[in-house]
Amino acid sequence: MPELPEVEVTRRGIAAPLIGRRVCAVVARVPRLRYPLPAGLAEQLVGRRLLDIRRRGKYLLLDFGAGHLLLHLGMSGSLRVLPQAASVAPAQKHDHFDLLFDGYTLRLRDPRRFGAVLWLSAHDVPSVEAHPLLAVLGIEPLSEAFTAAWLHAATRGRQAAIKPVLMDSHLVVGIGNIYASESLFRAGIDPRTPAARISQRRYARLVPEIRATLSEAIAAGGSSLRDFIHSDGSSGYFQQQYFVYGRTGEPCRVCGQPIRTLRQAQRATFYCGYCQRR
DNA sequence: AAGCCTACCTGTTGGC
DNA sequence: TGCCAACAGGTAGGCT
Repeated sequence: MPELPEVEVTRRGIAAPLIGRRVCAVVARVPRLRYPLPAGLAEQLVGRRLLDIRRRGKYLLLDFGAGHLLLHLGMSGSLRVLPQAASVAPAQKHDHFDLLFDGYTLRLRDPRRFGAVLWLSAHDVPSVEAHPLLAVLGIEPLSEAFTAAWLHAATRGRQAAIKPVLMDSHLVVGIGNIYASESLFRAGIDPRTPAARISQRRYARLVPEIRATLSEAIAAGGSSLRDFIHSDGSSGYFQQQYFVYGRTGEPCRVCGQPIRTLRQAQRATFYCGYCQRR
């Protein structure tokens, strides 16, 4: 589920109905996710108006003026907006956290509980970006600053394979296991190639493919934005047609050779041995 | 300092 | 059908 496109689609989906509304209650049903849930959150939030929702990497930042509520979806998290009436119904098993607004409820579900809910008080943290979790984040891949020249320079000295390097959020944010494999396929680069050995010319092919892969996924999710307001379980995630991800043994959509799998940094990598070269 | 490993959790899948 | 191991889209933190 949540790589950068899913988080961005989530941001847009919940922003439309919620921005400008005031919080009327906070419900936490578990003591912690990745981190302990903030204490005294209701005192901070009730009566405050949601001013804006921004995204940094895979983090969502809900701006309440007095501070930001930071949300991360981990590996299995999802957010939905329920009509207020539906929120009165009992929460499902993994619905851990609700933010009740006038008229709507924002509900966080996260079976594996790798997600995060943190309160970044404007008093303690004058600049959100200065928060330790955000300060270490790398470049935004959809920003203009993310260029072949930048990536080439940033990967000098990185002997590790390009695929796990692309997934390093301290370098570039938002590229998870799916879109790392997909982008490298589209750029024709073998995922095992040491990052430092890739020429700027080849990065000039990779960077636009990363952008296109992420942008197309956001566009695909955009068509399901309405699903974020729903009382049933259907969240706004979407089925995509992948070139290589999850297609071990199936024919490459370009050359017909079987897609191969390998493990890099304990994660599955999918690639075509013919279309992708070192 | 890069790069590897582990840990945090629960649900699903595939083999026997 | 049941049992068990392996695996799942993230990432901080600890170690070498």
